[in-house]
Amino acid sequence: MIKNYTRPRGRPRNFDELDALEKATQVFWSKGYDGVTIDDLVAGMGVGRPSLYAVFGDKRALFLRVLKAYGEAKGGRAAHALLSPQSIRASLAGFLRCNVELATEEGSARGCLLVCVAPLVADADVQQFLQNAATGVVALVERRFRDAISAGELPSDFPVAARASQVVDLSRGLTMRAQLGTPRKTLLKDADEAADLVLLSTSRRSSGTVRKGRAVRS
Amino acid sequence: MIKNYTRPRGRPRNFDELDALEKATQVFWSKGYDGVTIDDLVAGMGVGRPSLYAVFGDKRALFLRVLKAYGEAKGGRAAHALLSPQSIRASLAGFLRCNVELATEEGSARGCLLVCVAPLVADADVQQFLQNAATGVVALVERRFRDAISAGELPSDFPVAARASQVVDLSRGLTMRAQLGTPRKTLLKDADEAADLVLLSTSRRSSGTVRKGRAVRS
DNA sequence: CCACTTTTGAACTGTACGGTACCGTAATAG
DNA sequence: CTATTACGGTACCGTACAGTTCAAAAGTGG
Repeated sequence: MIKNYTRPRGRPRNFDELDALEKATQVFWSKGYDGVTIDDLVAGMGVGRPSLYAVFGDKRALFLRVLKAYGEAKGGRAAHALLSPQSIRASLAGFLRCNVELATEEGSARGCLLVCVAPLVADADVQQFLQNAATGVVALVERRFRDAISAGELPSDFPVAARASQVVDLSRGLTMRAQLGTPRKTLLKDADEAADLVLLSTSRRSSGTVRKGRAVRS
Repeated sequence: MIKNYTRPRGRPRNFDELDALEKATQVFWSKGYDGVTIDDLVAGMGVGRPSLYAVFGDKRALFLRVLKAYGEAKGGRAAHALLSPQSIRASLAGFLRCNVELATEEGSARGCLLVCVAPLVADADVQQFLQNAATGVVALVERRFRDAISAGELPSDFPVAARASQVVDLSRGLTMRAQLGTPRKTLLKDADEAADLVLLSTSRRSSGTVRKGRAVRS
């Protein structure tokens, strides 16, 4: 037997649905949402127009599927980088570097679909998805910080919530610079520096303190 | 006397050019670039269609004018907040809070034209403008840091360049969250915390296992 | 009041787009 | 081999859009 599964009747598709979805991602990613026409998608996905409508629905529905798949992929990589068993410094740097790498991939559009493209889509479902994704990422980073506190890597008074959202803000900034063309090498260095920054001690400030013990209080 | 200047011949315009430009800003800001039609602009600006083409050229030219005007306005506010004579902490917080306020203005679209809309415009001139604007802002923050070093507010080994780009990254993150609907109050608090963060001393770390500089063995 | 200049509003034109119907084709079931 | 089912490519339709044309309106100079 060639097949155990009852293969569906009729002529089989000659395109892979997930592959087409990935190609659609590239199209949206490089041209934005409003800038994309159905013909762009047809050309980029290698799927006939009627098939596109039959399988994926209209542009909005397709974009939502793309967004969901992309979000899961990126979220998975981010979670993997963040939660793998290593020091908090390495986890954070890995998380940020992972974002940079995704945003500066060769052969792919620069930036990030979730950061650079989706926020402009005037659609309630898209907005909701983005909000959920954002809170999810922040929660993930917070959790990593708490683990680090439990492990004694961070002081117990480490400002978990504030630093978590700062990490995500910095990540967004890195991604946007990637979109504007900042080279990967620079961004990777900046990712490391960002990881250093958010792990700085809260007990001392540069401001108001001067070397050699001379203090200038503000 | 109604006029000292020789009023130009012909039928006078019944719209103010700068006012129309500002209204155009709102239109682009709220709908994105590709999402905007000429009819949207005609309706939003209160200018007849032929007048729009005659005075501003096509959509691309209009957008470039809008971008330039917006950039100067925002850059001016940012520079004012940053360079007014106060402590480095207050300057930074003012700069970030200024961005937040601009991004959460009532009656205006959320976010920022330069951060949320313009990066998606596939136009070489727009991209160039954005790059110049970005490097300009970073340079401004760097300059403020150097002034603070001269004033003894910061140690002489303060990593000026790194922190400057981090400030801008954090600012972008705040702006993007504004676009997604995070309330102004939250963002203002986060702006203050961001200012605190970038002024933390580089000499000590929170991490108990990690010492100054690089790396824990990984 | 008349010639001249410039802007305005409405109507017009060609094109590009979204979405669908049609028909030939590829594969399976009996 | 025939019937059935589903896909793929083309052509099609109605709409929305960008950009222009044209006459009327609103001013100035004489």
